[in-house]
Amino acid sequence: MSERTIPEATLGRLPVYLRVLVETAEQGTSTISSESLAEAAGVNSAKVRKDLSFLGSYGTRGVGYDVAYLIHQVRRELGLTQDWPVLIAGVGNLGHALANYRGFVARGFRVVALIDVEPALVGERVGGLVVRHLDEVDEIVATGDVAIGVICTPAGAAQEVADRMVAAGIRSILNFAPAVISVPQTVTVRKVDLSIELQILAYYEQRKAVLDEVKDGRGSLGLASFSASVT
Amino acid sequence: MSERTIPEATLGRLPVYLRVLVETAEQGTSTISSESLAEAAGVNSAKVRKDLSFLGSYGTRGVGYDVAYLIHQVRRELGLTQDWPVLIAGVGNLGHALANYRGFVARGFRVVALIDVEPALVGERVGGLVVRHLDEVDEIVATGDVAIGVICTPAGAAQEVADRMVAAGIRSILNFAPAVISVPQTVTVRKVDLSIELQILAYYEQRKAVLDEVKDGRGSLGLASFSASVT
DNA sequence: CGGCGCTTGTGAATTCGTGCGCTAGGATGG
DNA sequence: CCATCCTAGCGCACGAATTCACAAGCGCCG
Repeated sequence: MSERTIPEATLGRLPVYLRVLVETAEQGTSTISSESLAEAAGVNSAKVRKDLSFLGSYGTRGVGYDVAYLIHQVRRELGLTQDWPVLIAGVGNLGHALANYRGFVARGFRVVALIDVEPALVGERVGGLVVRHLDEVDEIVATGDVAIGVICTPAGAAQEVADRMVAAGIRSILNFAPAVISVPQTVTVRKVDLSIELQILAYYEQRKAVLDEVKDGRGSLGLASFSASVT
Repeated sequence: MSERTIPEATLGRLPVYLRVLVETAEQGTSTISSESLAEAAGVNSAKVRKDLSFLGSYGTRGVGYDVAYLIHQVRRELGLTQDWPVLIAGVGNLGHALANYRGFVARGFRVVALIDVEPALVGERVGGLVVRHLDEVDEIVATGDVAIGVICTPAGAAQEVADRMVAAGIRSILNFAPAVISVPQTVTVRKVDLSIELQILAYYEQRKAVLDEVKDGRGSLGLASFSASVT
């Protein structure tokens, strides 16, 4: 019963290991070394071993890890041995896509309700569910014992929706809206901003362009200022 | 011309600052302190100052930062002063949503092509664009001078699509497929896995449940083993 | 024109994350 | 039953990121 706290960085990798492990199991392989797991997950093998050591000592020296057992341990640690009912607020482009996303179901997250405020949407059928109004959030959370809410609304509505969710008893929020939301300390929030990653890519892309120019001998002034500032 | 390299951690926050700054500008405020910016971005003010110091010394002591000027500097550094044509591969749930996502356009990313291999989809009109076949990727990249590709395919197809993109000349990839893809060193890849964040939430949620039990005095055995392992 | 208050920018200390390199120890074969 | 091989687990050192605390500097007011 290793109940110590798992580092944030490790937490972000466990789901990746889990996916690799499940794929490995499906291929009929019953044992995997940290080396193979590392390669499939795109990380360093020392990192894999350190990460897995937070779960306990589940490997066998000279052999590796038992795939099925490790899957169980990772699932247990991540809390994926149970099904999590999930509520999605905001049935726009993204909410629509998430409601139909099979990756959630495959990992034990069951979308049990969709809510919105748009009259044209409320009552519509999306991904096997009827869209309900935001005002029903209390009832939905209470009757469905929903702990996790996903916000896919426009930025302007995010805080309001978060407040309503918290009031209804939601304890974890995944926020896709490009806005910082504030909630009581007891509520966990995680944010995914689809455009942030693109902006980071743009940074590196621009940087490559500058480097290419330098390499091609174009813009000698650029070269001078570049090497000067690098120093 | 601060051409030194910006830390990864800072890069992830610059887009957030940028969004806050733009909102601030829209409200007519022309100056902002690191303290206010920090609060709006949900971080520590020292972090804001250190992050911004990587761009140069654009603040005024005793006053703060000029909002408009700072917006320009952040945009310049991130490479957002130009438009980036983007190619989306995989027009399923997610690809569909991204093709219509206004947040991309608002930040200078223009979706110029959608590709898929599904005959039923090729030729269809999605978000103002006609879906084209994967085989046309070379032509699309060449004629549109597209540097950034987004992968929204199922996991199984991700590597193949990535290979085709790279062969066609794509230099940056944003991968939404739940799979690790490998590309030449010259290509930058960033990954967004929608279900990873949910899995992390589940971890914290489960942890809260355990803590609640302990607090309620339920499961004294749990309490014992918990405190033992915490020590 | 000098002092005061405010806020930036940054050295320094600390924490957190990474990765090397080695050792401990189980499995396997003779 | 012993020797050998293989790989997990871990100590340690290094580097990155965070945070504190303060000096430097700007503007404003008297």
